[in-house]
Amino acid sequence: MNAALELFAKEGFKATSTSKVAKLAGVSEGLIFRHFGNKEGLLEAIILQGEEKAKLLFADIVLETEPKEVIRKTLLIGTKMNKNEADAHFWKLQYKIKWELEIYGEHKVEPLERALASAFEKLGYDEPLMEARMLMYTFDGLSTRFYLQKDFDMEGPMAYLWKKYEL
Amino acid sequence: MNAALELFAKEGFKATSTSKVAKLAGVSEGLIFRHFGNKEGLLEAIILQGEEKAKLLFADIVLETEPKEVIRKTLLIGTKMNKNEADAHFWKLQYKIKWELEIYGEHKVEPLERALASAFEKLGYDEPLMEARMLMYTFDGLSTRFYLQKDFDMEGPMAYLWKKYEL
DNA sequence: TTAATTTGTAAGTGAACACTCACATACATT
DNA sequence: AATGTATGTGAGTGTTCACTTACAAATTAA
Repeated sequence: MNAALELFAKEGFKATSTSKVAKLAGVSEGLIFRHFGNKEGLLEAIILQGEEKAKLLFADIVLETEPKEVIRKTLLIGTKMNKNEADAHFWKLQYKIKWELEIYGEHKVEPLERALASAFEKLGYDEPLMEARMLMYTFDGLSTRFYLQKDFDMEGPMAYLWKKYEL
Repeated sequence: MNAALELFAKEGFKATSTSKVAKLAGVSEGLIFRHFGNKEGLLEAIILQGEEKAKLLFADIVLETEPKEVIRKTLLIGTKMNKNEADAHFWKLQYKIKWELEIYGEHKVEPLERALASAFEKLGYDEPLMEARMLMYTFDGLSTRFYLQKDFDMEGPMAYLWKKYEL
């Protein structure tokens, strides 16, 4: 699964052959099919395993009541997502896979959206839900650049947002 | 090229076989290789043809001097990008291809970035370049949702931005 | 009219693909 | 020790892939 994650994130799902995955993992190709049934089963297992990571990522944000702390923690997700190489691979794969499978997992980010909206409401924003969504769109755009643009500076925009929301 | 554009945008570059492209186009598969050399040549031809469209899209924004009009026109790019089906296919492909080829064509959007930065400067923003970039990140995030999320409402966020920048 | 060039096709090519299967080894249970 | 089961392998399978080639028709140039 680690080998597949790495290759899927680097080369893409369709472009990665099962033989390459097996080779990198140091096992026989047949083992993949014994464990996961088929190539898509392997992908699903990776995504499933990762959804737990996503929940963990949002968990303490959703429970937070202090509005500015909600926004602070949301902005810090970016650093959390790339603490180690495996995590970075996983989250890059998440962004990449969206386009390959043509789905946007809205339900996954809904709890975060609600937490942010509530935070903005407490802070007296006119349209808290829309402000929450805009922040998330911006975050998505930023992440795209981060994963695709070499040497992209994440700290500049982050500091700007920090100032904008007076954190 | 139209057939390839449609299939690449729908299924992805790697996932689309040359035989499928030929079939949809109503020509023999060999013709693709006579004209474009190989499959990547076909992709390059499409992208090249499309870069002209991109230039055209930014052309009158870059020339605009009235700051608010620059922002207005930038926000209206979204509508321009999806006026007809062929254009929508093309721009969706642009977003999709970024992830498949792992490149972000920074140079393509640089003129727009400068135009926006200059506009925000005239409007007295503290950090005009950063504000320009943030708008572009947001635009990217919005576009991703638009192309991947069914029935995504683009008008709500657009109206919100319109109000935010007092257009 | 003829010769050259461009534009097109049908039937291949070997390589790579996802996946199967017969068989081997490791381990747990009785 | 015997048996059942989970775990693993290597050599296949048919199919699909990007791409080639020999040849034909259409277009252009002389």
